[in-house]
Amino acid sequence: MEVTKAFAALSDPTRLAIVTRLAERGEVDVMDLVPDFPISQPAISRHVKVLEESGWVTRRKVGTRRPIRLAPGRLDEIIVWSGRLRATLRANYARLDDLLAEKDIPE
Amino acid sequence: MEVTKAFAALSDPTRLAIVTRLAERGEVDVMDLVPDFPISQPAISRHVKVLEESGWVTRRKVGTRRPIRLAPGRLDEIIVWSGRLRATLRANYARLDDLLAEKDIPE
DNA sequence: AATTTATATAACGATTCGATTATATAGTAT
DNA sequence: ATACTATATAATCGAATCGTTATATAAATT
Repeated sequence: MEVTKAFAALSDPTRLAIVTRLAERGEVDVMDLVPDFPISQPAISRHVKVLEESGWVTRRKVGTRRPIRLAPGRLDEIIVWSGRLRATLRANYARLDDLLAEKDIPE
Repeated sequence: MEVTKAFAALSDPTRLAIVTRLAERGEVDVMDLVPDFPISQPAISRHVKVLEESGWVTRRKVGTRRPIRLAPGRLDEIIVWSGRLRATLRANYARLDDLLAEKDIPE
């Protein structure tokens, strides 16, 4: 399954924060992120690489800087996935209620 | 950040599949899952525990069986999070386009 | 050419993860 | 009481993750 990789990339607070910041600011250099996190520059670079490899982020080259921005495909994927799951859940909700009414026993 | 835990729980293909199946079937016993995955019963039990601890799943007690079902809160959380992120992204999209038009240099 | 700046990579260690097998527990049925 | 069924827990192990410091690279500046 492919969406698991999108989720795995967001399972780290630093990476989630980077994604959030990119949505807010559009584009940032990797070094701009460093002072805002309590970890080293190589650690930030590694997180950015994970985000890039998982399809969350694209990188450009501008002189010696490497500005990154969100690639929207992953977000769309999650929105579609979660929307479908909720639709499925709702479609089966009445049936589930029947089951529970019939045999629910509290722990 | 709290949503990272919801994502972490779905970063494993087995757990994602369990969540999907729960949306489809409403409620299943832990042992019903076992034959459908190429891993052992204890491994399934562990995954279910992770899903429970991360708030994706609730468990009942019916005799010796432990039927589980989705707790919808986590899904709602992801839908809200992703919707907000997309809104933020769109709000900043025009500004991002300006930036790129001005200084975009392909790698 | 030498230095500085921005970033990436390498080597390492601690921790976490996901799997296994073996065993425990708690209901149910005999 | 005994045995069977459904599930959980424990011990262990190898792989992956996340951090660090040290070093490499590549473009910009002097």
